[in-house]
Amino acid sequence: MKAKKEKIIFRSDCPISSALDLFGDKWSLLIIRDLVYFGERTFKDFSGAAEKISSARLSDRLCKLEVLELIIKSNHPTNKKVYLYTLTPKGMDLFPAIAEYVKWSNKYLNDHIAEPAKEFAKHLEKDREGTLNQFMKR
Amino acid sequence: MKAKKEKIIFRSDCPISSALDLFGDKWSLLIIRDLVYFGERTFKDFSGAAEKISSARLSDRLCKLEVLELIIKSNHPTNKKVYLYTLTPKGMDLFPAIAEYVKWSNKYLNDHIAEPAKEFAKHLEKDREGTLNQFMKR
DNA sequence: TATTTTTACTTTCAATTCGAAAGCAAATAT
DNA sequence: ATATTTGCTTTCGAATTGAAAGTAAAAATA
Repeated sequence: MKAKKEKIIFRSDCPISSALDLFGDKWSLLIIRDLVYFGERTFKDFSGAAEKISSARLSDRLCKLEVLELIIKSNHPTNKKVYLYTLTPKGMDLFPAIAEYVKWSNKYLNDHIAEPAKEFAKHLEKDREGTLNQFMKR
Repeated sequence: MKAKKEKIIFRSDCPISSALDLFGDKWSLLIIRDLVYFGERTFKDFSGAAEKISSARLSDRLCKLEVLELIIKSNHPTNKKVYLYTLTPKGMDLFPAIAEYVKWSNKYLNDHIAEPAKEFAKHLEKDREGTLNQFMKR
């Protein structure tokens, strides 16, 4: 509830700094990542990710991303206390940027990266357009 | 000097979270941005950017980026107290990710973005490969 | 040559942000 | 009817940040 009240202050009219002002923290893109990969997630699902975000931080980031209209929060069809988070097209459009991070890390952090991610990076290198479209169209 | 001692802790073996662990703050990519655009910069040059980074933060980030081998610090050819910062290929390879931020912001933050950046975004939309190569080859 | 200015930082410190842990209310499962 | 699960919120000490002032050495100026 606290996150909703804040307003974002842009440091300049640069598109890069402005993007960073919106989601240039250590967690936002990881939430987007999970949603790109899994389609929809619950609070508990996000909490279960390997990076171990704290519940306070997760709650805060979900609020912010919802206010930014990068994600949508909706009710679970049968369980009243579970919420489902999904991406908006605006949120999904961050995927190309995320994919570039994958490519960069695969090239320079290769021995530290999980095997499935390396596979994904290979697909991206071979056919960027096709690989992106495969996810984007969902 | 302080930044050099720290070692980076990766939260997971995910390429995206790992990239964010390295340069997922509000300033690092802006330093890279300036270097992509201008080729080389001095401490004072960076300080002059619109986002007004504090000197303590700038000093810290330059150290970190140098340790990560994303940038190189070298002497000015004639002025002994000025240093020149330039990109390594590893640093330059972050440009595609930055370019995706430009595209995203141009699409969703358009009325807030500076005119020259909009032009650049148009070029990227029309011919991504060519536009990237134009900068990368320098 | 002496003095002033410039540059690249470092230091200090108050404020913001953070993570870890505990707490909580409502819904669900038992 | 009771226990558990879920999605948060609260608390609090620690880490990070920005703003401002300070510094030392080199360079420009007088």
